[in-house]
Order: sequence, then structure tokens, then C-alpha cells
Amino acid sequence: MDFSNAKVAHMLRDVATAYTLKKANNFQIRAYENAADTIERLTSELKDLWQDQQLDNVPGIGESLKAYLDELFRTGEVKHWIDIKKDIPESVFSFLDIPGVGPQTALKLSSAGVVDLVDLENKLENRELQKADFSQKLLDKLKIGLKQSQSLKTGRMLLPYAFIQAQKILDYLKQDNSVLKADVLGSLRRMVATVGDLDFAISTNNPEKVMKHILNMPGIKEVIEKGETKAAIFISEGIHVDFLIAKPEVYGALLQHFTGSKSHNIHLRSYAESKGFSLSEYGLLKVKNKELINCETEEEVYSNLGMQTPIPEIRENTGEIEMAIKHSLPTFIKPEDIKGDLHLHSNFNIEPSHDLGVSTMHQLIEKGQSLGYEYIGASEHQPSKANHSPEQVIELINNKKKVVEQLNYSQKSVRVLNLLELDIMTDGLVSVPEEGLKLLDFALAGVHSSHHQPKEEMTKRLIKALENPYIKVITHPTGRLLNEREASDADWDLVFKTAATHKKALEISAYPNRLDLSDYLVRRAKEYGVKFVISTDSHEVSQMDLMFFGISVGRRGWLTKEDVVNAWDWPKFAKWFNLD
DNA sequence: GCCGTTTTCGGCCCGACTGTTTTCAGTCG
Repeated sequence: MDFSNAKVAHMLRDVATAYTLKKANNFQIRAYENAADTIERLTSELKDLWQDQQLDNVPGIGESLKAYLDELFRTGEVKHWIDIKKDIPESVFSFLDIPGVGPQTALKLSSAGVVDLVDLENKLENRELQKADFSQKLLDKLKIGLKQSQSLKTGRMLLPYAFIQAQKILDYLKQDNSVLKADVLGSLRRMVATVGDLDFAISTNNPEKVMKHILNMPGIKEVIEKGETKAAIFISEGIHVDFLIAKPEVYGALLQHFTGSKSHNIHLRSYAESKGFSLSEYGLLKVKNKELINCETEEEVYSNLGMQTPIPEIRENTGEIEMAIKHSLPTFIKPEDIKGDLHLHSNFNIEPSHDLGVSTMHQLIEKGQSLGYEYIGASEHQPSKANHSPEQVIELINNKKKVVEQLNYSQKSVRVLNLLELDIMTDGLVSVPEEGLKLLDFALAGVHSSHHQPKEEMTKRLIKALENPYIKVITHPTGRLLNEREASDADWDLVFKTAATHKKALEISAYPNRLDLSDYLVRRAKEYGVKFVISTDSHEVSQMDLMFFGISVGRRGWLTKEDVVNAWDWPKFAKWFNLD
């Protein structure tokens, strides 16, 4: 039986709903929801953790849930969960996917005879629910929610897309001179790979005027709610946008609160409580004398608690609070640290197996120079295996080598490395003959086909590639395409161990729909001592600006400059790669 | 149902907005 994390999380949420409708203990309900939250965010499969007897290490899963999960994975069902859900119609659970619909509304719909989402859509359309005890406002809300839940299925926004949308809104907000500060919040500020909706914090002494300004924003499709300090809208792109307004003296508390993550905040509040404070979006309240400590900046929130301020990217309650309390957070990698981009596809026609770039090597050099790089890698896809004899492959590589040498001779601003991105074939071998590989400074290699081999085969395939002395970097290691293709299945711990042993780097691809390795796997790989290359996989010069998003993955994976080889100056970099 | 610098029992983050509520429940973040 196949139990993905998403599926298990969904089951737990359904149980929570059932408990809610049965008016069970609120904390028991929350325990189920917390466990679902945690499981949804895991990057390892829960079932694998269960098999390896690692469930004790999953926060939010205690003795009871561990036993239920054990039953689930062994028998395919949990009797207790079935019992709890027994007398609640199945349709109730399907309505919960609609934003704005919780257990009570779902139950009400079901009681009114609505059997599923399609039926709901029809009944809304035909005004059949008017007769039942539904207010027009609720019906309108259902219509909007239903539409949104359908668009949600097409996926969350990719981080760079969300970033650009947010920038436009920030620019608009700042046109009002009553807006003192404006920042993004939530998963976008934490730089999560995909973003659900856009949240903004605004600092002002004139909330009323700012609220008017917000509601006058061009492109608003629908105002969902508006209060004194909060507004929620849909913009024409179908994106849900929240605005939160605060006075300057409490802006830091607001920023902290809505940056999240939820689990970071819950943990932080418990810690605040142990220090005699109650923490909210309005600041820290000294519980003893009810004195409110205003926090104009986010740093004040944390420093009043005697902690360092963790960068937003790591606020996931995965140890950052403990380290901030001990003042032992490391200095994370920054965009300015990057000294080069190793994964660039120029338009040099090497007759590649996959797509060629569109920019000239010269353009890549100029762009590299403008970014302050010391070196760049020309790493086109290898010449296609099908259309060339081994001799032709070698000749093509040699031709490119000469071009690169000429460039390095004629300009000294940015050193160009002569690289290629090889295809790792299904057996882990590469098709370029050794004589060709010898002509390179080194090779990058990645999986570009058969992404969903069985776990053992994929593991062997990657390990074989890591053992190849010419391959120094594995590109986009899991092969995931956000909203499109799941990551490959492999024994990542073994892959990471092998990479560290053979002194090979793993790529963090900054490409918008890859961001691969993922933040979670980056952190796990780091524990084995793996080094990383953060690169853009650019096929056109402007894409070299996307490096920023790769850095954010590194930061979310707790990387410092020391972990990232292309953050090293040339001598250190060259030594690690055994270059001259 | 989870969890522990105090606590293996007794806590569990905190508040805004909507609806039709005249004091609160539902939903969300």
C-alpha cells in the first residue's frame, strides 16, 4: 500500500475534523493537526522513517500516533481512526479543501444534501442552496472558495514569480507617503521554494489612509475582507494577498509574528512564556506587571528574549531557536559571497544532447564581470551520443576547448572554465569517451532521463557517477520539477556519504522550478560534510541573476560560505578542484 | 495527543475578521 506523506497528513487532518465535530478535546485535535503539519513538511518519506524506526525523532508524533502509524503501515488502516470517522459522511472531508470552509460549514453542507465538490458547484450554480439555511454571504464565500480551490490544484507560485509579483505590490504601497515601511511576510520572506499567497506588513501612523490606498490598488479583483488593521484581496492573477498594518512602534513584532513559520512562533512563544513574557504581534507583554514592551524592529523582539535574531530563512523550528538562545547561530552564505557560476549553457554549438544556450560566451563573461565573479563555467550539454561517433564527440569538445583558451588569453576579467554537463545514463555511466573528458577542466553530470527508476537503481546510478573521477559536480540531484515532477527516489544518506567520501560537490540549482537540492536535503547533506555548488543553469545571460534564489536554498539549508565551493576565491577553489 | 532548564501531570500561542452574534462561534494565519 502506498502512503505518501501528503496522504498520511490528509488522513490525520480528517481525524482532526472528526474529533472537532465530536467536540473532542481541543488540544487533542491540535495534536493531530500539528502532526499533519510536520509530516507534510518532511522531505523523507514517513514510511521510510517508520521502517528505520525513526518515528521517535519526528516532532509531534508521540506514543499514541506512533502506534497508529505502525498499524497503518502494517495493515493499511487504523481501526481507531475508522471508528472516529464512522458516522460522518465522506463528503464532509472533501469540502475542507475549500478555503474558508472548516468542519462546521462542511458538516452543514453535507446535512443539506450536497454530496461532493461537483455537486456543490452545480447546486451553487442552480441556486438550490438558497432554500436551505444558507445566507447569501456564505454562498458567495463558497463560490469564491470553490473557484480558488480549483486554481490551487494548478500549484503554488514558484518563488521567483511570487517575488516579482510582491515587488510590484511593494512599489505601489510605497507610493503612499503615509507608508513608512513595507515588507513581505510569510513563506515568501522565508524564501520557501513555492509560495501560496502573498502577505505584506506595513508600518504607518495613519492606518486609515493606508487602508484606503490598499483598496485603491489597480488590479484588485475582489476584496475578501477589510478591517482596521487587516485586508485580504484577490488580485487579477488569481493570487490571494493579505495586508497587515501596524504602528511603527510595534512594527517589529508584527513582522516577527507573520514571518512565521507557525511552528517557529509557537516554540518562540513558549520560550517567551518561560521568561515571563507573553508574545503577540503587538510586542512582548511582561506577564507580571502587564507592561508592554514595544518592538519597532524584529531584532528587538528577539533581543528582549536574550536571543540572536535568526534569519527568516531558517525559522522552521528545526533547532534555530535553541542556537539563537545560545548565541551560536553561524554566519550564513550571502549573495555577495558568490565568486562564480559554474553551470552556464552558452550558444557554442557543441551539437548537444539537450537544449543549447542562446547567449555567447562573451555575453556570459560580461555578465559575470558585472556580477563581480572571478570565474564562470561554460558547461553546455555534452554532444549527443546518438548523432556522433566517439571521435566526433572528442573533436567537438576539442573545438570548444580552443575557443575557451582563446577567450582566457584575450581577456583576463573573468576566468572561463572548460566544462560540460554530462548525462548520467541509467547504469550510472557516461557516454563521452575518456579522451574527451580529459580535455575538460572537469565535468558536471546530471540525470536527464529515467527519473523514476526504483530506489536501489537510482542510488546505484548516482553513486556510480560520483565515483567517476572526471565528474566533480552532480547537477540538480533529485531531478524534481516543482508543480510538475516529483524528486527521484534514492537513498540520499548513502548518496551524500559517497559524495563526501569522494570529495564531490552537489549542485543547488537556482533554476526557478528546480531549486534542487531542496533546502531540507541540503541540510542533511551538510551533516555528512558534503560541499555544494550553487549555480543558475542559465541558458540566457539574464538568468544569471537568479543566483539569489539558489542562495536562499543554501541559507534555508544552513550553509555558510565554507560549505559552498563557488563562494571561494580562485586559489582555494582551484585547489579543491585540482586545477592549475 | 504531545511534551518537559518548572511539570511524567497539567499545561498546550494569540489575535483579527466575518457573520447576524447583541457576547459568540467559525475560520484563518
